[in-house]
Amino acid sequence: MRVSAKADYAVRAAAELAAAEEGPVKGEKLADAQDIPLQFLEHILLELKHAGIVRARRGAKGGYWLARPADEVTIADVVRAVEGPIAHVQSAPPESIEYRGNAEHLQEVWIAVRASLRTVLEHVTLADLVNGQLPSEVSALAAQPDAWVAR
Amino acid sequence: MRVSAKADYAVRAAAELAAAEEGPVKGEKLADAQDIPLQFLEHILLELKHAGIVRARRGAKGGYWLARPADEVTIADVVRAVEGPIAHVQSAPPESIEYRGNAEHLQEVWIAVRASLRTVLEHVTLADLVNGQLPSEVSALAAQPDAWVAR
DNA sequence: TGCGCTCCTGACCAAGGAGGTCAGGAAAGT
DNA sequence: ACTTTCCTGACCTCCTTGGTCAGGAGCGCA
Repeated sequence: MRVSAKADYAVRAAAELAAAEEGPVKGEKLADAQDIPLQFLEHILLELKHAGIVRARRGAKGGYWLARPADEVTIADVVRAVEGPIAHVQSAPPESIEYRGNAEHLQEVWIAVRASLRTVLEHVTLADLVNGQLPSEVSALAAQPDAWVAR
Repeated sequence: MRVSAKADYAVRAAAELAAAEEGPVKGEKLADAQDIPLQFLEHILLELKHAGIVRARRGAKGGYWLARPADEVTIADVVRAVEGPIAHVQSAPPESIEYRGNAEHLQEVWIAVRASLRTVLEHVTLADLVNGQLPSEVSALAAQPDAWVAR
Protein backbone atom coordinates (compact mmCIF):
# COMPACT_ATOMS: atom_id res chain seq x y z
CA MET A 1 0.00 0.00 0.00
CA ARG A 2 2.77 2.40 -0.80
CA VAL A 3 3.52 4.82 -3.62
CA SER A 4 6.81 4.12 -5.39
CA ALA A 5 9.42 6.73 -6.19
CA LYS A 6 8.74 6.05 -9.83
CA ALA A 7 5.07 6.93 -9.55
CA ASP A 8 5.84 10.03 -7.53
CA TYR A 9 8.46 11.13 -10.06
CA ALA A 10 6.11 10.43 -12.96
CA VAL A 11 3.36 12.61 -11.54
CA ARG A 12 5.79 15.41 -10.72
CA ALA A 13 7.25 15.38 -14.21
CA ALA A 14 3.77 15.30 -15.71
CA ALA A 15 2.82 18.30 -13.57
CA GLU A 16 5.75 20.23 -15.00
CA LEU A 17 4.65 19.34 -18.50
CA ALA A 18 1.11 20.41 -17.69
CA ALA A 19 2.36 23.77 -16.52
CA ALA A 20 4.58 24.37 -19.54
CA GLU A 21 2.99 26.61 -22.11
CA GLU A 22 3.42 25.37 -25.65
CA GLY A 23 6.43 23.60 -27.01
CA PRO A 24 8.52 20.63 -25.97
CA VAL A 25 10.29 20.61 -22.62
CA LYS A 26 13.68 18.95 -22.35
CA GLY A 27 14.14 16.02 -20.02
CA GLU A 28 16.95 17.85 -18.31
CA LYS A 29 14.71 20.76 -17.46
CA LEU A 30 12.12 18.46 -15.93
CA ALA A 31 14.80 16.65 -13.98
CA ASP A 32 16.17 19.92 -12.64
CA ALA A 33 12.79 21.37 -11.77
CA GLN A 34 11.78 18.34 -9.73
CA ASP A 35 15.17 17.11 -8.64
CA ILE A 36 14.91 13.72 -10.29
CA PRO A 37 17.92 11.74 -11.58
CA LEU A 38 17.91 12.47 -15.30
CA GLN A 39 18.60 9.01 -16.65
CA PHE A 40 16.02 7.46 -14.40
CA LEU A 41 13.51 10.08 -15.47
CA GLU A 42 14.13 9.31 -19.12
CA HIS A 43 13.05 5.73 -18.55
CA ILE A 44 9.93 6.93 -16.82
CA LEU A 45 9.11 9.38 -19.60
CA LEU A 46 9.52 6.58 -22.07
CA GLU A 47 6.93 4.54 -20.22
CA LEU A 48 4.60 7.52 -20.20
CA LYS A 49 5.13 7.83 -23.90
CA HIS A 50 4.32 4.17 -24.51
CA ALA A 51 1.18 4.65 -22.47
CA GLY A 52 0.15 7.49 -24.75
CA ILE A 53 0.27 10.14 -22.06
CA VAL A 54 3.25 12.02 -23.38
CA ARG A 55 4.79 12.70 -26.77
CA ALA A 56 8.36 13.47 -27.62
CA ARG A 57 10.63 14.71 -30.33
CA ARG A 58 14.39 14.31 -30.54
CA GLY A 59 17.13 16.68 -31.50
CA ALA A 60 17.64 20.36 -30.92
CA LYS A 61 14.30 21.95 -29.99
CA GLY A 62 13.15 18.49 -28.98
CA GLY A 63 11.61 17.46 -25.71
CA TYR A 64 8.41 16.15 -24.19
CA TRP A 65 4.84 17.40 -24.06
CA LEU A 66 1.46 16.06 -22.99
CA ALA A 67 -0.44 14.11 -25.61
CA ARG A 68 -3.74 15.43 -24.27
CA PRO A 69 -4.85 18.63 -22.57
CA ALA A 70 -3.84 18.77 -18.93
CA ASP A 71 -7.43 18.71 -17.75
CA GLU A 72 -7.99 15.39 -19.48
CA VAL A 73 -5.13 13.53 -17.83
CA THR A 74 -5.71 12.20 -14.34
CA ILE A 75 -3.19 11.20 -11.74
CA ALA A 76 -4.57 7.68 -12.01
CA ASP A 77 -3.57 7.62 -15.68
CA VAL A 78 -0.01 8.52 -14.81
CA VAL A 79 0.28 6.14 -11.89
CA ARG A 80 -1.14 3.22 -13.87
CA ALA A 81 1.30 3.88 -16.68
CA VAL A 82 4.28 3.27 -14.45
CA GLU A 83 2.97 1.06 -11.64
CA GLY A 84 0.32 -0.99 -13.38
CA PRO A 85 -3.16 -1.58 -12.01
CA ILE A 86 -4.08 0.14 -8.78
CA ALA A 87 -4.96 -1.89 -5.69
CA HIS A 88 -4.23 -5.39 -6.86
CA VAL A 89 -4.24 -8.06 -4.18
CA GLN A 90 -1.58 -10.74 -4.48
CA SER A 91 -0.93 -9.46 -8.00
CA ALA A 92 -4.51 -10.13 -9.07
CA PRO A 93 -7.49 -7.81 -9.43
CA PRO A 94 -9.75 -8.01 -6.37
CA GLU A 95 -12.83 -8.93 -8.35
CA SER A 96 -11.17 -12.15 -9.51
CA ILE A 97 -10.29 -13.52 -6.09
CA GLU A 98 -12.45 -16.09 -4.31
CA TYR A 99 -12.60 -15.95 -0.57
CA ARG A 100 -13.77 -18.80 1.64
CA GLY A 101 -15.09 -19.26 5.12
CA ASN A 102 -15.08 -16.30 7.40
CA ALA A 103 -13.13 -14.14 4.96
CA GLU A 104 -15.87 -14.18 2.36
CA HIS A 105 -16.64 -10.49 2.65
CA LEU A 106 -13.02 -9.50 2.39
CA GLN A 107 -13.47 -9.19 -1.34
CA GLU A 108 -15.93 -6.33 -0.83
CA VAL A 109 -13.44 -4.61 1.39
CA TRP A 110 -10.67 -4.74 -1.20
CA ILE A 111 -13.13 -3.57 -3.84
CA ALA A 112 -14.04 -0.66 -1.59
CA VAL A 113 -10.36 0.11 -1.11
CA ARG A 114 -9.86 0.28 -4.85
CA ALA A 115 -12.97 2.39 -5.29
CA SER A 116 -11.82 4.85 -2.65
CA LEU A 117 -8.42 5.17 -4.27
CA ARG A 118 -10.12 5.81 -7.56
CA THR A 119 -12.29 8.57 -6.18
CA VAL A 120 -9.11 10.43 -5.42
CA LEU A 121 -6.76 9.47 -8.23
CA GLU A 122 -9.24 9.48 -11.10
CA HIS A 123 -10.74 12.82 -10.18
CA VAL A 124 -7.62 14.90 -9.85
CA THR A 125 -6.31 16.04 -13.22
CA LEU A 126 -2.88 17.46 -13.92
CA ALA A 127 -4.54 20.82 -14.47
CA ASP A 128 -6.11 20.64 -10.99
CA LEU A 129 -2.74 19.72 -9.57
CA VAL A 130 -0.79 22.62 -11.02
CA ASN A 131 -3.32 25.29 -10.15
CA GLY A 132 -4.03 23.88 -6.73
CA GLN A 133 -7.75 23.56 -7.31
CA LEU A 134 -8.41 20.02 -6.19
CA PRO A 135 -11.94 18.61 -6.58
CA SER A 136 -14.06 19.23 -3.52
CA GLU A 137 -14.19 15.57 -2.38
CA VAL A 138 -10.43 15.42 -2.48
CA SER A 139 -9.70 18.70 -0.75
CA ALA A 140 -12.26 17.74 1.87
CA LEU A 141 -10.26 14.62 2.62
CA ALA A 142 -7.00 16.54 2.80
CA ALA A 143 -8.60 19.22 4.97
CA GLN A 144 -9.30 16.97 7.95
CA PRO A 145 -6.62 17.61 10.56
CA ASP A 146 -6.53 13.86 11.23
CA ALA A 147 -5.41 13.25 7.70
CA TRP A 148 -2.08 14.91 8.44
CA VAL A 149 -1.08 12.85 11.42
CA ALA A 150 0.84 9.61 11.07
CA ARG A 151 -0.56 6.47 12.52
CA MET B 1 -0.43 0.54 -4.47
CA ARG B 2 -0.95 -3.18 -4.03
CA VAL B 3 -1.98 -5.42 -1.18
CA SER B 4 0.61 -8.10 -0.44
CA ALA B 5 -0.17 -11.76 0.03
CA LYS B 6 1.01 -11.40 3.60
CA ALA B 7 -1.53 -8.69 4.39
CA ASP B 8 -4.30 -10.63 2.71
CA TYR B 9 -3.36 -13.78 4.63
CA ALA B 10 -3.14 -11.87 7.90
CA VAL B 11 -6.63 -10.44 7.54
CA ARG B 12 -8.07 -13.81 6.56
CA ALA B 13 -6.48 -15.55 9.52
CA ALA B 14 -7.65 -12.78 11.83
CA ALA B 15 -11.17 -13.19 10.47
CA GLU B 16 -11.09 -16.87 11.36
CA LEU B 17 -9.95 -16.01 14.87
CA ALA B 18 -12.71 -13.44 15.15
CA ALA B 19 -15.27 -16.05 14.21
CA ALA B 20 -13.96 -18.68 16.61
CA GLU B 21 -15.96 -18.87 19.79
CA GLU B 22 -13.81 -19.17 22.89
CA GLY B 23 -10.55 -20.99 23.16
CA PRO B 24 -7.34 -21.06 21.20
CA VAL B 25 -7.34 -22.06 17.54
CA LYS B 26 -4.41 -24.01 16.18
CA GLY B 27 -2.31 -22.56 13.39
CA GLU B 28 -2.97 -25.62 11.31
CA LYS B 29 -6.71 -25.10 11.50
CA LEU B 30 -6.37 -21.50 10.37
CA ALA B 31 -4.08 -22.54 7.54
CA ASP B 32 -6.54 -25.19 6.39
CA ALA B 33 -9.56 -22.93 6.64
CA GLN B 34 -8.01 -20.23 4.52
CA ASP B 35 -5.66 -22.30 2.42
CA ILE B 36 -2.48 -20.59 3.56
CA PRO B 37 0.93 -22.32 3.74
CA LEU B 38 1.25 -23.23 7.41
CA GLN B 39 4.85 -22.25 8.01
CA PHE B 40 4.37 -18.92 6.32
CA LEU B 41 1.24 -18.32 8.35
CA GLU B 42 3.12 -19.00 11.57
CA HIS B 43 5.50 -16.16 10.79
CA ILE B 44 2.58 -13.88 10.10
CA LEU B 45 0.84 -14.85 13.32
CA LEU B 46 4.03 -14.14 15.18
CA GLU B 47 4.07 -10.63 13.76
CA LEU B 48 0.45 -10.17 14.76
CA LYS B 49 1.39 -11.34 18.23
CA HIS B 50 4.27 -8.86 18.47
CA ALA B 51 1.88 -6.14 17.40
CA GLY B 52 -0.43 -7.06 20.25
CA ILE B 53 -3.31 -8.13 18.05
CA VAL B 54 -3.16 -11.81 18.80
CA ARG B 55 -2.15 -13.95 21.75
CA ALA B 56 -0.92 -17.49 21.76
CA ARG B 57 -0.23 -20.47 23.96
CA ARG B 58 1.91 -23.48 23.14
CA GLY B 59 1.41 -27.14 23.76
CA ALA B 60 -1.60 -29.39 23.53
CA LYS B 61 -4.72 -27.21 23.79
CA GLY B 62 -2.61 -24.33 22.61
CA GLY B 63 -3.30 -22.02 19.70
CA TYR B 64 -4.04 -18.41 18.86
CA TRP B 65 -6.79 -16.00 19.84
CA LEU B 66 -7.52 -12.31 19.49
CA ALA B 67 -6.08 -10.09 22.20
CA ARG B 68 -9.08 -7.76 21.95
CA PRO B 69 -12.75 -8.21 21.07
CA ALA B 70 -13.31 -8.60 17.34
CA ASP B 71 -15.24 -5.36 17.12
CA GLU B 72 -12.24 -3.44 18.44
CA VAL B 73 -9.76 -4.66 15.86
CA THR B 74 -9.80 -2.97 12.48
CA ILE B 75 -8.43 -4.20 9.20
CA ALA B 76 -6.03 -1.27 9.31
CA ASP B 77 -4.56 -2.62 12.55
CA VAL B 78 -3.89 -5.98 10.96
CA VAL B 79 -2.50 -4.58 7.72
CA ARG B 80 -0.19 -2.18 9.57
CA ALA B 81 1.11 -5.00 11.73
CA VAL B 82 2.45 -6.87 8.73
CA GLU B 83 3.00 -4.21 6.07
CA GLY B 84 3.92 -1.18 8.11
CA PRO B 85 2.46 2.27 7.61
CA ILE B 86 -0.24 2.66 5.01
CA ALA B 87 0.28 4.89 1.97
CA HIS B 88 3.88 5.90 2.39
CA VAL B 89 5.46 7.67 -0.56
CA GLN B 90 9.06 6.76 -1.32
CA SER B 91 9.17 5.03 2.08
CA ALA B 92 8.32 8.25 3.89
CA PRO B 93 5.05 9.53 5.33
CA PRO B 94 3.39 11.99 2.93
CA GLU B 95 3.24 14.79 5.47
CA SER B 96 7.02 14.84 5.68
CA ILE B 97 7.72 15.30 1.98
CA GLU B 98 8.43 18.70 0.46
CA TYR B 99 7.31 19.32 -3.07
CA ARG B 100 8.61 22.07 -5.30
CA GLY B 101 7.49 23.92 -8.37
CA ASN B 102 4.40 22.74 -10.10
CA ALA B 103 4.11 19.65 -7.96
CA GLU B 104 3.52 21.59 -4.77
CA HIS B 105 -0.03 20.41 -4.32
CA LEU B 106 0.89 16.80 -4.83
CA GLN B 107 1.37 16.48 -1.11
CA GLU B 108 -2.32 17.18 -0.55
CA VAL B 109 -3.17 14.51 -3.05
CA TRP B 110 -1.12 11.85 -1.29
CA ILE B 111 -2.58 12.95 2.03
CA ALA B 112 -6.04 12.55 0.54
CA VAL B 113 -5.09 9.12 -0.74
CA ARG B 114 -4.05 8.06 2.73
CA ALA B 115 -7.19 9.54 4.25
CA SER B 116 -9.39 7.71 1.80
CA LEU B 117 -7.67 4.42 2.53
CA ARG B 118 -8.18 5.05 6.21
CA THR B 119 -11.87 5.68 5.83
CA VAL B 120 -12.15 2.15 4.57
CA LEU B 121 -9.53 0.24 6.52
CA GLU B 122 -9.98 1.89 9.90
CA HIS B 123 -13.73 1.60 9.89
CA VAL B 124 -14.12 -2.07 9.09
CA THR B 125 -13.61 -4.27 12.13
CA LEU B 126 -13.04 -7.99 12.13
CA ALA B 127 -16.52 -8.38 13.58
CA ASP B 128 -17.97 -6.45 10.62
CA LEU B 129 -15.99 -8.63 8.27
CA VAL B 130 -17.16 -11.98 9.58
CA ASN B 131 -20.82 -11.08 9.78
CA GLY B 132 -20.82 -9.23 6.48
CA GLN B 133 -22.16 -6.00 7.93
CA LEU B 134 -19.74 -3.47 6.54
CA PRO B 135 -20.10 0.18 7.60
CA SER B 136 -22.40 2.11 5.30
CA GLU B 137 -19.66 4.28 3.72
CA VAL B 138 -17.74 1.14 2.83
CA SER B 139 -20.61 -0.90 1.47
CA ALA B 140 -21.67 2.14 -0.53
CA LEU B 141 -18.28 2.17 -2.22
CA ALA B 142 -18.42 -1.54 -2.93
CA ALA B 143 -21.99 -1.26 -4.21
CA GLN B 144 -21.16 0.94 -7.19
CA PRO B 145 -21.13 -1.28 -10.29
CA ASP B 146 -18.08 0.66 -11.51
CA ALA B 147 -16.14 -0.50 -8.51
CA TRP B 148 -16.17 -4.07 -9.81
CA VAL B 149 -14.71 -3.42 -13.22
CA ALA B 150 -11.00 -3.45 -13.85
CA ARG B 151 -9.35 -0.44 -15.33
C1' DT C 1 9.58 -37.11 34.99
C1' DG C 2 8.88 -37.64 30.49
C1' DC C 3 6.46 -37.07 26.31
C1' DG C 4 3.94 -35.16 22.72
C1' DC C 5 1.91 -31.11 21.09
C1' DT C 6 2.13 -26.49 19.45
C1' DC C 7 4.08 -22.21 19.07
C1' DC C 8 8.67 -19.54 18.47
C1' DT C 9 12.72 -18.12 16.05
C1' DG C 10 16.37 -17.61 13.03
C1' DA C 11 18.57 -19.07 8.81
C1' DC C 12 18.13 -19.74 4.31
C1' DC C 13 16.56 -19.37 -0.60
C1' DA C 14 14.96 -18.12 -5.43
C1' DA C 15 12.79 -14.78 -7.98
C1' DG C 16 11.61 -10.32 -8.84
C1' DG C 17 11.16 -5.30 -8.02
C1' DA C 18 13.07 -0.72 -6.68
C1' DG C 19 15.97 2.68 -7.85
C1' DG C 20 19.15 3.69 -10.25
C1' DT C 21 23.69 4.03 -13.83
C1' DC C 22 26.11 3.25 -18.36
C1' DA C 23 26.85 2.96 -23.13
C1' DG C 24 25.49 3.43 -27.43
C1' DG C 25 22.10 4.21 -31.27
C1' DA C 26 18.64 6.89 -33.88
C1' DA C 27 16.09 10.93 -35.25
C1' DA C 28 15.70 15.99 -35.60
C1' DG C 29 17.47 20.60 -36.41
C1' DT C 30 20.94 23.87 -38.31
C1' DA D 1 28.30 16.87 -40.80
C1' DC D 2 27.51 17.86 -36.30
C1' DT D 3 25.13 18.70 -32.21
C1' DT D 4 21.33 17.96 -29.53
C1' DT D 5 18.00 15.24 -27.47
C1' DC D 6 15.33 11.26 -27.06
C1' DC D 7 15.39 5.92 -27.21
C1' DT D 8 16.73 1.43 -25.71
C1' DG D 9 18.77 -2.37 -23.62
C1' DA D 10 22.10 -4.06 -20.42
C1' DC D 11 23.68 -3.93 -16.12
C1' DC D 12 24.12 -3.07 -11.06
C1' DT D 13 23.12 -3.30 -5.91
C1' DC D 14 20.03 -3.75 -2.38
C1' DC D 15 15.65 -5.03 -0.54
C1' DT D 16 11.16 -7.32 -0.55
C1' DT D 17 8.17 -11.13 -1.49
C1' DG D 18 6.72 -15.49 -0.60
C1' DG D 19 8.08 -19.00 0.95
C1' DT D 20 10.79 -23.54 3.28
C1' DC D 21 13.73 -25.90 6.89
C1' DA D 22 15.54 -27.12 11.24
C1' DG D 23 15.63 -26.83 15.73
C1' DG D 24 14.28 -24.93 20.37
C1' DA D 25 11.15 -23.62 24.10
C1' DG D 26 7.03 -23.69 26.73
C1' DC D 27 2.62 -26.11 27.90
C1' DG D 28 -0.47 -29.92 29.42
C1' DC D 29 -0.92 -34.48 30.83
C1' DA D 30 0.05 -39.18 32.26
